Amino acid sequence: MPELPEVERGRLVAEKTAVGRTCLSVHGKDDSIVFCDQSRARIARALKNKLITRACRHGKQLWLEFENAPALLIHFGMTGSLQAYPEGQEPPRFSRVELRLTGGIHLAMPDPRRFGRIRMRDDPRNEPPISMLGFDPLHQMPDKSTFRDMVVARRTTIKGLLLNQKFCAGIGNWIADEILYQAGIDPRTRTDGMDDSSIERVRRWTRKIIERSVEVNANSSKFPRTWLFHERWGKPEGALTRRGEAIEIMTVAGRTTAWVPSAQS
DNA sequence: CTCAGTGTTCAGTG
DNA sequence: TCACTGAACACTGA
Repeated sequence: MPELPEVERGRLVAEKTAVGRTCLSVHGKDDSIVFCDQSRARIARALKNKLITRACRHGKQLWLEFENAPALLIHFGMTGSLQAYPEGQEPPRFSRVELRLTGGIHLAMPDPRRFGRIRMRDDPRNEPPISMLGFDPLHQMPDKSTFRDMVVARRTTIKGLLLNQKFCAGIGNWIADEILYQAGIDPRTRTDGMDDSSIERVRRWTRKIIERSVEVNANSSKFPRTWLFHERWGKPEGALTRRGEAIEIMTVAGRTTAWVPSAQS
């Protein structure tokens, strides 16, 4: 379930299970939607018998580097993930690609909905789609005044800005809602004209929520009890937060938005 | 059977 | 150019 923390979990899976091993073969159904740029066969040919040297991430983009170019670039879409399992075991349900590695390890990307994408890039950081992305909030959070300048230069809603991957790479729908709930800011607030203290609260909570969810390996049952996350899914309109505040649902920036009017202005 | 959905992109519009 | 809206994508599971 892929926002930055879930993708970072995928990166760690790859780092622990795949780095240092050689890719023996690449399997999966030919699928021009998932393999949107190069065919599965072409990827298989390019990666066969190459050593995996690094697992990297920027925002929601994940890639494996090999002893030489190209790299394998993976995006999880809405329902993708990465799983390792021993040789002899069936690939996970909805698996779209499987890498067979030395040492009897297989690495698969299950993705029921097929919004995920698998491509190759010679220099991933400096080519689209990654070159189009904004800063990664886990590693590149701007300082207070830079961040303020970036925010007020835009003319949109704060939620729309947080979701804009060209601004900040890795925030998705629930994280944007969580940031704005914790920061006490109405998701519809215009970015130009926001006061410095509100902007700084957004910056700090962005960092906090990203760090905290990465720390627990994106395991939502370990998120702090005070997070709106736990209340937003069952989401009968009128549900209450742990603090007894009424939660409302509206659409902002085209996305379902859970918020607490009494605590966000 | 219907419908929403942790994401992205594109066409059309202002 | 910037930004917004809505639709499309493909499919599961409630």
